Amino acid sequence: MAEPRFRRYAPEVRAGMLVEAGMACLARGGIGAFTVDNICAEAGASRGLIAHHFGGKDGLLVAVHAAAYAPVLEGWEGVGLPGLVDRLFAPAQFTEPGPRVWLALWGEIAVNPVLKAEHERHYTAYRTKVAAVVGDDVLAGAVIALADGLWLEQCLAPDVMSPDRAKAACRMLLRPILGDV
Amino acid sequence: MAEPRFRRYAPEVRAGMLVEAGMACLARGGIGAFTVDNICAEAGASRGLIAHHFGGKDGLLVAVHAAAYAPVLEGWEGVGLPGLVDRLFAPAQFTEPGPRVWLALWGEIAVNPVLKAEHERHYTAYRTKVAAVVGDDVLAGAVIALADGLWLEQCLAPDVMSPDRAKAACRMLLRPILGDV
DNA sequence: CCTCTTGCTGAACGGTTGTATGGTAAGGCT
DNA sequence: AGCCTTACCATACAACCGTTCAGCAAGAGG
Repeated sequence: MAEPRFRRYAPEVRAGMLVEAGMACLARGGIGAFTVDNICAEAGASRGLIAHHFGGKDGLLVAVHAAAYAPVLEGWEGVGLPGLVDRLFAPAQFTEPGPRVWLALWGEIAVNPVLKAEHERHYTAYRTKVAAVVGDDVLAGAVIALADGLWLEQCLAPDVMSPDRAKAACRMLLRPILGDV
Repeated sequence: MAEPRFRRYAPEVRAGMLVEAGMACLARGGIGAFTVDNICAEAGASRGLIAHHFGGKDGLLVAVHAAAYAPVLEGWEGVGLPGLVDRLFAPAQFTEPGPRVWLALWGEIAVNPVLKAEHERHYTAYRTKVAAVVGDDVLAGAVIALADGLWLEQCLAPDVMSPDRAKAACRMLLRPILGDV
């Protein structure tokens, strides 16, 4: 047989493939589509692999959460007040499937203790980065809340809220306090 | 037997009991806990009742969504700019289990077509009410986004964001545009 | 070409899911 | 008190869930 039945990958490569497949399922069908069957079919692997690499489905979910947070935390070097809004709504996190994945994750974070602890850790780091730009911690919380809420509206009613309108709305509220951002 | 094995209720009464039980399950364990078994146990009824009254689990979910929206849409008579923030963060919608239920619902709305259509209908009505107060539709979208984002933070990191801090953050951003609200 | 490590498969398992359905009894009405 | 409507129960069912595990085979090293 010239064609091998399956390929072997380095563990971290295969783990990455499973994480990506998990995000795709999450974006397509929410947490209800985040099943071992779906994910392994999406990744083109057999059902045992998730347990093998992540110990179980919950382990993969934590890894997916971390992967979803990565683009949110990256690329803050050199960002000042001008450029803040562009950074908040950077394509990497504001275009699909990013927001869809977050929508599904939020519903689980509130309910899954492990995920919740992991989230608070990342969120604090995120908030620190934003606070460094706007100069105030409470204001940073408000800015993040505004951005998240605009993500939300875009997901739930895309006809009403586009990325451009979201940026405009964000600037409308922030300009009186922060100037041109 | 003096004690009857079960009680009979008027259909709309029993439907209300099931909706309430569904919201409790949603708040406690997210969409993963929204199962026929859980809900009927919570309501003290047998497993067949949901199909009997709502045609199926999806029917109940739509009813729960409508019930969750009710307190958001009520009580806007006579609300002007002063009082807007108090109305946005009224206890009926900002204290548990309200936000927890919404967190779970948001993840499904994006994915369930029936729920999505229903949501857009209610959301438009909500936005209209807010726009009537703030006088501008785009601004209304931004205000709702801000309020939703603050709900979110309070659910995900309650230690960091309390109802009072949420109100303060909201006023901080709105005062320069709307005055004292 | 052989060997050895190990990434991976795939079937089997017990438990849970939502729905369908035939039978039961609650409680209003006469 | 008896009847009759119908709200309700409780089981059965097939589909699907996540985990386990014994063994296969891919492919690097020799």
